[in-house]
Amino acid sequence: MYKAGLAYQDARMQWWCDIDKTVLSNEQVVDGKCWRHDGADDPLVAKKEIKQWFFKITEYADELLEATDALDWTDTVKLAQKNWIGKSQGAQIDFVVGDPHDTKDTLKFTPELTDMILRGEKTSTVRLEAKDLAVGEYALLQTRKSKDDVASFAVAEITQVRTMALGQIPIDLEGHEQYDTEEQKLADYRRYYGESVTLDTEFTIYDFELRSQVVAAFTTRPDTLFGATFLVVAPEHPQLAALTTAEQKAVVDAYVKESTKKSELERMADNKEKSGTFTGTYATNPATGEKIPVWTADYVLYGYGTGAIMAVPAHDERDQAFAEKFGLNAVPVVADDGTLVNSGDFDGLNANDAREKIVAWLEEESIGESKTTFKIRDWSVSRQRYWGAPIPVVTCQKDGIQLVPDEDLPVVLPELQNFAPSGDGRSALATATDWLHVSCPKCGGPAERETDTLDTYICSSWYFLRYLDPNNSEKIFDSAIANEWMPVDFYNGGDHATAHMIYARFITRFLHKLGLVNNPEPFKRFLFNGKVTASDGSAFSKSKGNGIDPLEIINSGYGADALRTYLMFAAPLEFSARWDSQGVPGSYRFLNRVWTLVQEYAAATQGDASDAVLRIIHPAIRKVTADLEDQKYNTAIAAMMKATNELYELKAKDSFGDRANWKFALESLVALVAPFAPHLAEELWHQLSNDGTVNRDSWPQWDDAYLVSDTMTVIVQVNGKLRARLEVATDLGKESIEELALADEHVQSFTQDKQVAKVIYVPGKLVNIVVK
RNA sequence: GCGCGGGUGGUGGAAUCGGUAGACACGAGAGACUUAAAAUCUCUUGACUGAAUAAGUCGUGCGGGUUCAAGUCCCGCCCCGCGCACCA
Repeated sequence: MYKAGLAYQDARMQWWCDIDKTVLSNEQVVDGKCWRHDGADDPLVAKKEIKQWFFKITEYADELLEATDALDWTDTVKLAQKNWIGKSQGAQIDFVVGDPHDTKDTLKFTPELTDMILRGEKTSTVRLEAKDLAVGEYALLQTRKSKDDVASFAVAEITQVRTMALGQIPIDLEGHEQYDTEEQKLADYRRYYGESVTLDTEFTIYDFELRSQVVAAFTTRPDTLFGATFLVVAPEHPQLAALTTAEQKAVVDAYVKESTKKSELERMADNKEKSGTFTGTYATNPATGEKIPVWTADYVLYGYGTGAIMAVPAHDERDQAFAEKFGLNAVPVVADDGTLVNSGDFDGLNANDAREKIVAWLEEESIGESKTTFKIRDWSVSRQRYWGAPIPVVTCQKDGIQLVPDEDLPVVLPELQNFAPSGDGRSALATATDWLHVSCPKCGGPAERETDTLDTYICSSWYFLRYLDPNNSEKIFDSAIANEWMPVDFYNGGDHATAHMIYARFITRFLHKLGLVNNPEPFKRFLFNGKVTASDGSAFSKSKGNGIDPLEIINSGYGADALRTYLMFAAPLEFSARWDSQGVPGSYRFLNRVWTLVQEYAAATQGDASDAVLRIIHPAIRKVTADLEDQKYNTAIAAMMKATNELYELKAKDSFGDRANWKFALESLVALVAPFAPHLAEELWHQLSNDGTVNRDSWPQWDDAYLVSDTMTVIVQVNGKLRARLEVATDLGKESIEELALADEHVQSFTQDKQVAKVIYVPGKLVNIVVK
């Protein structure tokens, strides 16, 4: 992952569990508490800024989303995944704060450098490629979070343009990265511009001064641009301080402090009541030229889009609530018929056309562009736990992050007496000093192992591949073996409609790109099964103490077979089932009856030949086989129960007379029961003098010949109401059946004195006589 | 708020295409066996009228509609569960 550029470290605000002393991912926070400590007495989690490892799942967001539709999964899970990925199409629009300037070109910076510029620590930039900029001209400054994620943040005036060989650029150039040696400087520049760079390569240095701020706002409704009457930036937005006037500074600082202190849960809880503060500055709506105030408010989330929005109170509920509360303007720009008004040249266009035209205009004017954003964030994979897969990385004081060389893999966790966190925010691994201190694989100097371990979701993202080749000591798994088995035909999960199921898809896709597996998707079919709840419908929980211990049921004499059979019989697999203490005794009774049949069969003696038993078992085989394929376990078991009841009735009559047919029937019944009651089935399978195991090659075949019978029941309706049943030969024709129906005594009591308007015959099912 | 499921006996739940509503099980009732109980076996069990295991009427959240026929299809409501949730 690291080599592919998909693993990186970053200091971010993270959920922190104070009990386990570890960070948590968003999805491990349940109702404001740690997923492992969600009892009534457990504390709420809070956010902490910690340097963490991340996997760049966002890079796969689009392809994961696009592949979702084709999955043979239930729609609810597919939808949950789509929501989680949360793709939105719209536009990113630059709003100039302060005086507008005609910009000639753009200069791009990494987020760290952007912060330095905003703080005034950096006022120059070094470029290999010459920009079309001269002294006195203006440049648009942009933050480049990734190749595709670029946002404007300021307009600067060029104050000086110089060219210089790399070797001549002073090492302490203002605000620039500090290098100890020329070699370090060269190495860094090569990393950025390529190996062809030497100390003689000419670079251009642009010195600049900030003139205006630019706030980039993301919107899905560029068609409403003319109705944008104010801007809102998130309290965490890095430009906020630079946007705030001296008079407003105290108020804004107080607001920021208050809202960042609020937990996310609290923010959500009072999400109806909007709060916010004016920054004191005004931006220009590029469409109308109007000055619009810039506010900060925590209803705008920093983590989504650009962390800033253009507010259109006339067409957005949240903006409307905010505008009403703080007395801000609203300008309607879309009429009830869906066409634009108050929108200059775009008046009269329908909103969809206007959307495209306005984005085209923005792009032409270089003040905005079409843009797609996702809700999914990069996956935080660091955990400050001892238990977990080690991260095979060492940090060298000189060379920084270095991968543990392949020959030293796997990294084995040290043996410890005490697994409690080290206390300095790191895991217990930090206390294993012998293990911790290693030499740098690159320079041999002092280095430390990574003390974070990986989120357990990492292991569950590929275990299904390793299970196919578990003893391979050379590599992760053998691709030939994996390709033979993968993808998993049927995956049944009880939770994790999003988390595990998205992570596993992501990692499998990554392994697919490396060429290790042919199929990019891990699970062909997936079913999200229901849970067993307490008898009052509430979830089992440790704190409530309302759980049922399966071992207690098993050991009380019912056994695992009866428990399993009950769980599968209680409700369809995807439903949640309320625990019913009478349920296991019920399925135990059924299994006992199967057992009794086999015992009584063994004790019985030869009698008359008859195929009656086959007419019971063959339909059952067909029904159970079909239901199992559809994961309809509850009705499959019902069919077995029904067949068992019928066999009871039959044996009372024929005393297991036809030995061969009864043997087939009982063997079949045992095989059908085996998936649910494997222990019982295995024992009975052997009692019926079979070798091997019932769990292999024993599945019975049904014979269509025993599904049909000589007679059938045809019901007779008069005006849609059931009036009689006819037991007729299966091959009897339409006319004869209709005749019989009309001749039926009871039917005639409803048809006499009336006129028969119509007779409808549904073959093999019913006759409906319509009378007037 | 948005999205997705769902509403059927005392209970969990059955019911390919619109075609016998309530399979199967639990619970309940009755009987057989037993000194007795448990276990087991057999029968009954949607509601109402009825002596009836004769027959009829009603009945799948509510109100309408389509159809020879609606749990199933259409329109309008009500309720419940789950997921997401200030995502611009």
